Amino acid sequence: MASREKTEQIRQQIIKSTDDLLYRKGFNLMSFSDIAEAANVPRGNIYYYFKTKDEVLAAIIEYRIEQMQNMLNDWDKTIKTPLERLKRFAQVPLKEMDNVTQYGCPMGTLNAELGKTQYELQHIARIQYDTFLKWLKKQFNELTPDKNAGNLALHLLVQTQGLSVVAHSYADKTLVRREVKNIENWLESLV
Amino acid sequence: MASREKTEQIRQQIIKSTDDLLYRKGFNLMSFSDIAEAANVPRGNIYYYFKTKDEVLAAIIEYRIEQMQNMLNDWDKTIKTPLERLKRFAQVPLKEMDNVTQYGCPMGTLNAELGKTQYELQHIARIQYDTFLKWLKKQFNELTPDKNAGNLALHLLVQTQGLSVVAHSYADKTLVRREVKNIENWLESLV
DNA sequence: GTCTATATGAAGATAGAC
DNA sequence: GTCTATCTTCATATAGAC
Repeated sequence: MASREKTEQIRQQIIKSTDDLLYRKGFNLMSFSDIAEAANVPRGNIYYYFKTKDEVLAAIIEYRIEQMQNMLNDWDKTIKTPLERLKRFAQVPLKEMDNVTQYGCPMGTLNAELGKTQYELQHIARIQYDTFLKWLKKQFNELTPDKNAGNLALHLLVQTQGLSVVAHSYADKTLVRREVKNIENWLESLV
Repeated sequence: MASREKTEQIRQQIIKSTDDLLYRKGFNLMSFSDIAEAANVPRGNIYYYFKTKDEVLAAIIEYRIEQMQNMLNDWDKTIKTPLERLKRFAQVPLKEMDNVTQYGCPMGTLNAELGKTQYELQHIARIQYDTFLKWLKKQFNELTPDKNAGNLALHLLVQTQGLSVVAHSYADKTLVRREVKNIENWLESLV
């Protein structure tokens, strides 16, 4: 039982360090050697914890969604109005500016990569979007009950994804600031 | 001389068929075997026309930009007002809906893929954006000379890239229609 | 110029010693 | 459970016959 705990602990360690690796290299360029090195675990050992690379991805997505849920719960608790909560979401690219300009959006780049030929994996990666969209929809419903909250949520996602792609392509931090400000103005205009 | 022409002809044939392949598979999953098969040229022969995969990419980008320039010149000639020209640009994802929902935006997905670790290649791929942005800026300058045309051009690019990413992730054609309409409304509101 | 055969390396994955 | 050695496959790339 103690050993099962240890197994789970190492598994979590692999997931955590590989999460960042996946973000920085993308799925197809991320090798098992990379994973082993990042997690500081002997190469062959990874296969004891994950049978395939696909399983590693699934575990990372699960981990990411858990983190996201914690963050969203925290926002629900600490941020009082739906408008401020939506603004907080829009500010993610701003707070993650260095990463976004260097590696793009972790969700968007992964979905774009997997969406071309690796459909099953993309469907797993997409759950990250689902999680945000569900929460955004709830916020928009509170903000403007008469408008279509689902479409507003998607539109907000479109904006953040678009700015991430272009900011990443040009490593342009000014663009992030300008576009986030623009989103905030749009959100305020809805009330 | 006739043989040099023939060489150039086959080279063009490889570029043209590989252009589509690059779009559908992405750069890193596109192999020389794929290229040879798509171009209907024996596998080893590709190396006679292109020394490396990077060279193939550079040639495809050059080809794409040539095509883009022709298209933009055509729009300049046949579409009379800057507003209509800008709308025409915004409608590209609409006219390419099947492709966009299945493979994403050809420019955006390539930049996102290469931007993580393949900087030099991404700088080449980015020229596609540059070409559009230059043209868009000109149109915005005509449309609203008092506003910052460069920022408006980038904002329009952000919108189209964002809708492409999300539409691709969800294979959602309704989203394309709705977001393109939204962009058109925004463009009209500028005048 | 055209094509086949092959070199070389790295990937994902497995077998089996400890 | 841990780790090494290795299998297999497929990638880029090249050598050299025709």
